[in-house]
Amino acid sequence: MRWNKLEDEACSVARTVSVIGDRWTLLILRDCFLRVRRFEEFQARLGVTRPILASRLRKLVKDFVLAKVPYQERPLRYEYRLTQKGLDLYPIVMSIVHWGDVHMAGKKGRPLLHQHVNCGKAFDPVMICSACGEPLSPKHVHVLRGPGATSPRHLPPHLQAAEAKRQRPARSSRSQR
Amino acid sequence: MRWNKLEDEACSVARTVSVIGDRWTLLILRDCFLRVRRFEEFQARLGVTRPILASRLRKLVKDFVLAKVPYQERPLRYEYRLTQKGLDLYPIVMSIVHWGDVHMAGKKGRPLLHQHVNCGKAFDPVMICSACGEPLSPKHVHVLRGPGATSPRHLPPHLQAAEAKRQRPARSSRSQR
DNA sequence: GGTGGATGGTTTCGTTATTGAACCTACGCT
DNA sequence: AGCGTAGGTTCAATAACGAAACCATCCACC
Repeated sequence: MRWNKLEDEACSVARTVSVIGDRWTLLILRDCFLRVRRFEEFQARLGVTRPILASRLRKLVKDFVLAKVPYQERPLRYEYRLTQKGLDLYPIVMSIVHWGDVHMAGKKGRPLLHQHVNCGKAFDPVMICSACGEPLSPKHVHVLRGPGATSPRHLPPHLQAAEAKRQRPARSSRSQR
Repeated sequence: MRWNKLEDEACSVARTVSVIGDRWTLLILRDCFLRVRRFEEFQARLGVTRPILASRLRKLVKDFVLAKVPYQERPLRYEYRLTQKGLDLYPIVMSIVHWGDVHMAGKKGRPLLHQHVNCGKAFDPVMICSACGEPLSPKHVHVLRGPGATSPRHLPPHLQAAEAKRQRPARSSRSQR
């Protein structure tokens, strides 16, 4: 399956991955949140080749994650800034950082620490339920069919039997494709 | 830069990306959290080619994200199950799903809904500060040098000047490597 | 005792994507 | 005129991927 097919899948992971599911893109975004904005700076920090960097930045701009805004004229120069859509990627980047801190840190400890300006303390990110505020664990989450579900192929296995029934309440219909 | 160099970087994002920073790996993990466990099932659901699937599963096992456990003998067959290290990826997967739900959902809405078993309600994941419990926003987080920091190249730009001073408090020392 | 099915892969070969190095453009400075 | 800076593009060589076929075990049946 090709990259461009991914974004058409009825799956939020697949659609997100079609935008950021590339190692260089993730590293570019890390640097964006560290306030890196210019082509040369990305290139020096990441060690990525220039053609790849150019193509990834182009794609992120096309997907409205970054915006090219001029920071000088004559010669006209642009910098890359996170849009709101891009800023909303913060939980993804933070949870990636945190997993790396916990599971991949060397014996010297984590490379960076995060301090919450509001409370002044060093912290870890914690993911909670928006309804009750409890921390989330995979065992305590049920997955249900949403309004945007289409092909049963993307439903979780435990929902596929139910879906099969939905498709043929009267079995004469040709709607099962 | 090659894949295998990535995990040596003093950056938690780079190290995490060296494990999961591949589009197929992320989709495999999505399915793992939906309780998919067998080769054929991954292959049918993902539409990935068999060699790629085999190589990604092998790598996830090597990195202790998945474990191969036998579910029958004669013929001996294994299934792939998330380890604790793998289960800890849940916040990453959930934040990816949520970003897709918010920014990439079609006009029909999100494909899947999540229900929190503890409280019974449909919910969104929210990332908060472990110290004060407030939701996190990139603007309210300061990044500080951690004990595992090494090359200044990976420090955020605003820390590099400070780092340069650290390296030569008395400029006769040879400690600037 | 040969045939077929299920599961979990590997081989092979042609097409893309990535890498590394060099090159290009527009401007400003001296 | 010549050099430096910023932000790219072009090109040839190499690596990764995709599609299809093939292989290995075991079982069940005829």
